Amino acid sequence: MVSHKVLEFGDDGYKLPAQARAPRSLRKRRIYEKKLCAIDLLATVAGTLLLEGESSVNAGGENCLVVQNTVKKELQAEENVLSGSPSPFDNGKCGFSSVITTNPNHLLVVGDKLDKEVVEGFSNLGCAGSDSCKVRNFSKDLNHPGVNVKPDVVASIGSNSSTEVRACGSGSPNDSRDDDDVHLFSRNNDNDDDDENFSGYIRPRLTRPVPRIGDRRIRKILASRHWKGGNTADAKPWYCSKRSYYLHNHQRSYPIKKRKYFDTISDSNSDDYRLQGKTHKGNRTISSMKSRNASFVSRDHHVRLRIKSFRVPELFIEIPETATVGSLKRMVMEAVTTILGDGLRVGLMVQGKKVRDDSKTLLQTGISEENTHLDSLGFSLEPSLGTTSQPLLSSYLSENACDDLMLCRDNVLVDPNHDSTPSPSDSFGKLGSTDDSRALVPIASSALLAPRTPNRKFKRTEQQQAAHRRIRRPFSVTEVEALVQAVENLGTGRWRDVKVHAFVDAEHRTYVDLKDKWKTLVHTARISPQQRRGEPVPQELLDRVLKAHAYWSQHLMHQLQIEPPPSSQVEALI
DNA sequence: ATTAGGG
DNA sequence: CCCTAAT
Repeated sequence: MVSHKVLEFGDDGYKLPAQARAPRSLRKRRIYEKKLCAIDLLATVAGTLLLEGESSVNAGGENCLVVQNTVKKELQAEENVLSGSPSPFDNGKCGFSSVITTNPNHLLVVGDKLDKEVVEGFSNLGCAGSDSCKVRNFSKDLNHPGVNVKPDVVASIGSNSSTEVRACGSGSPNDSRDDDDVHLFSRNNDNDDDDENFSGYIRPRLTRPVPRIGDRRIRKILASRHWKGGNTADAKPWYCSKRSYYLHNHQRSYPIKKRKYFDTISDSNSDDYRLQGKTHKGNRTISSMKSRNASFVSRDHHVRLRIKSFRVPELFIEIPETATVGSLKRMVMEAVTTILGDGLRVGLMVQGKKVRDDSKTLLQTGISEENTHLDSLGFSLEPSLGTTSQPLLSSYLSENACDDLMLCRDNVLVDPNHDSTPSPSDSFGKLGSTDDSRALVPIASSALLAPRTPNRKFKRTEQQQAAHRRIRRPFSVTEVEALVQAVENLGTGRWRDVKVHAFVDAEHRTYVDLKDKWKTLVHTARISPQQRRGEPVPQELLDRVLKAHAYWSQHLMHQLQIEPPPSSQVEALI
């Protein structure tokens, strides 16, 4: 029997949520498990992604995807101080940085740790020595099917519409960032809400060599094939059409089987995330990439975000020991491609929790200028399911969000084909069927300038709590009526049904809300009217609450055996 | 994803 | 409303 190796690609030190962890038995089963440092597959795949459907994009603009996996040391320190929260992704030991843009003229890929391979790449690009490489040297050769790399660049698109790609240097004390900066300057007018295009310039600021590359390492480099000619030494405009902010579900170009991938964030029941050998159970969306270190600063109600990286957190591969390195590489490639094959969507995590409600405003989600602790803000690239493409960044299409936060216009922009205030659902449908929509992950901002309150504990501050909390929406009498009616008929243990039957259109009322409301209703009904607050609920309704509650409490046991009670019973009882 | 219950 | 544990 051929032994297999199960390779696990992930972040050292990252502990999976208990739920998401593989059962001990399974882990034990692995014949051979090796943990590798972060992979920079993403860059490669992203490049592939961008290739696909490229023709449909450049009509009015160009997309860019920023991918970076680098954790700048100083930022790490800051973040640690900031929240004290465990930052499982911040092991700082590995990672890569990359900046990808479909704009063929400009800077593409950046790695922060370079190895021999990369250095050679530099040389091939005309950089005799790493120490003498200039950004524009790379840019100039972007038309070559080679790799373009420059150390540690941070691309940022701030809400102030200035976009920059910054070379961060090697981190050595002698590195002067300013000297290495390459800036993308957006011409976007902050006050121009109707500006359709996100435009900017890329302008290498440095005229002196980039800092030492030293012994940085990067295991892989993104090889992009679609870079055309261009010289970024000179400022050139680039445009990101608003309409291109969506990733269309494109055709798969790799005939590989779909397999289950591990989601270190939310996939709680995956006990089979190998690439081989077993069928997957469930095909839920799996977060394949996790962004790290999204941080932000704000001013004037603008939220400035910087996504420092998208990362493939973990990837499990089982492969025979006799397999070739090449086959392993292909397998990894397949894995990543598969993840991305069905299109991407962006996942958002705030305070370690996924934010699924796209209708929430940033403020409600806790992404506000008030909240300066967004170190736990995370973006992830997730495969969208099936043929239904999910709009990226759909939350930004929420009318409220766009009204309230300039970020929408500055950074994300609204689909120009849309009317002023498109409804989320509206956008959904259209975007899902629009072929020329492409993805763009606009990111980032300048430095971490936000004031920091000492928040050493993982626990959120009240401010954060408040920001994260949904807005309070007292139940109207009408709603109470509907709720009471539904509970009378369905009982008290079927809140999902209650929701479906009586609150289908009340998007903001979750079944948990209904359950909670019933709880308070029962309480309200029991206390004296003087103690009640808020809009008074008709006593008649409260009486019905009490009766229904009593009934269903009494029949709770039977509920398990007997099916939904004849509504007549309840009616009679009432 | 739902349910139940405490905060 | 939020958060969690348990389904």
